[in-house]
Amino acid sequence: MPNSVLGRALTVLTAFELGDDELSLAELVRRTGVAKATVHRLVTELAEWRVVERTPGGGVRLGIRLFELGQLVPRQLGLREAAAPFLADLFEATHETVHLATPDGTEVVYVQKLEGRAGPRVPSRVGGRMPMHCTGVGKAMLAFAPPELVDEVLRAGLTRRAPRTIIAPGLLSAELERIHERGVAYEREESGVGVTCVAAPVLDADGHAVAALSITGWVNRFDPERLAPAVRTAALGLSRRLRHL
Amino acid sequence: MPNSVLGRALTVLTAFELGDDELSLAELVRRTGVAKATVHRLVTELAEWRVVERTPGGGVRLGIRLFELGQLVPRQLGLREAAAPFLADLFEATHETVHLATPDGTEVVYVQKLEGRAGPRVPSRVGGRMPMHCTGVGKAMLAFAPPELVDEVLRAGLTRRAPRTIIAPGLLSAELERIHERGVAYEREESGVGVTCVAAPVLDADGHAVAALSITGWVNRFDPERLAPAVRTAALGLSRRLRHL
DNA sequence: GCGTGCGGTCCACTCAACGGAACACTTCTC
DNA sequence: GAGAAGTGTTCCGTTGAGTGGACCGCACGC
Repeated sequence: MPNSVLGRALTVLTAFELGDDELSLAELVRRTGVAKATVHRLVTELAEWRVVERTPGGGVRLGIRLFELGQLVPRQLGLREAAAPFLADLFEATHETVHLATPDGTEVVYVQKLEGRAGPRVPSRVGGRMPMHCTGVGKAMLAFAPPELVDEVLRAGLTRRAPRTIIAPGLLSAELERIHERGVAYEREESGVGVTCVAAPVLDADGHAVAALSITGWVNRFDPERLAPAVRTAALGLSRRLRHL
Repeated sequence: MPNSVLGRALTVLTAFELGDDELSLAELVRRTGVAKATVHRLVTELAEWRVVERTPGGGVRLGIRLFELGQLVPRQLGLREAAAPFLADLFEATHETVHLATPDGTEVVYVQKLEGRAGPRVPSRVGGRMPMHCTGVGKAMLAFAPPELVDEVLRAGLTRRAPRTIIAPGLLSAELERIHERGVAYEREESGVGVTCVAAPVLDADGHAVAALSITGWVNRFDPERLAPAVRTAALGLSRRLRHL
């Protein structure tokens, strides 16, 4: 569709989705709508840069170079380095699943995840996205974001992810107000059945959320209120650390 | 230098190095040798894809989209998912720094790292590279790699990284033979002073190394031989898991 | 055998990309 | 405060990199 080389190349790269180990050249042509000869040429050049790799069977997969480049992205690198000890402490203390996420548009992007053995299998994934309104980290950041972002989220539509997802704009606004007061966000089966979570925002010097961290567990074996102080303390510590670094 | 759009774009992207939070347009021009108008145009289009981001001050930094794409790379995703419980167990049992790495050419690329609080600060980094011959994971994989790769490593030259780095080809060959017999590689102050490590290879069905994991600690407070069985067991478990998945 | 899909290659046309030049702006320096 | 030197941004005439329809050889399967 795009008529620039770069656009076509990025269309090819973004054609890969979670679970696509490798794609055939023909499949890439089908997904992107780019001419076969063009895809072939692009893939050949991308392979020289190791941005993609060719498999013995003639398939194409994303290359290790892309992973290396992605790890240099400052938005996640600085955050992850600063957050590591705080996340480790939270995990050590609870052995429940711990998340670190950063906002991007009306969604959150997970930057780090420490998975508890006994906890529920949540659909989050490092490098994965979720809407803000149905996750603990998302609501925590939204409550400390400029009002324009809240409008944008409402305009984008509150899609239902689970039976108890908040889809009424009024309810979300009230919830955000409560979160802003307490400094802690709870999520009770809003993104998945049986899963609950407590999250706290990481704020920059202007008081805007640049990240959030959370602890997730089974709704019947896990009391989010009990862990709220721990999460909030870690988030405050991380906020301070980011400001002084 | 390259006369293709894609080449120029990738030259710009790979101009970013560790520690470069953001680069000015002029700095990118200087580093890449690409014409200013061209860099400007490329950056503008890359920013539309969120592969790079423009900072308020006019600078350019790598974008969150690049991180997301990198997390989809199958060479690290499948490995990391399968290895997670094994790494967690090793860390839980020892609280020393644990590494997971995969081979790429004559180097290793770190895929996962759990950092022990009390351990030495090692220069490794998720998404970072190290030569094979001076690291525990590297030697472990090299000992179970096709002989052509060993030749290639020797041809690339055994660069000294620390006073005790193995730089004699004969010594390295003997060491690799010993590692192949035992199934475990030791590294004693070969990559950094005061740092020691024990590593074991993760093998595919053909017996070739597809990854390696290691535990690292201070040379005077840490007995690698004592932890060798643990690392080897975890590596064998991971090998089996990868084969049956 | 023939049909179908695959990866790979060719090549004449054409328009996307190039980059020198000029611009507006800030920040120094003399 | 004129000038120099740096920055990011825009313009536009030229041109060769990129395009994609067509074709090849191959491996399947009915």
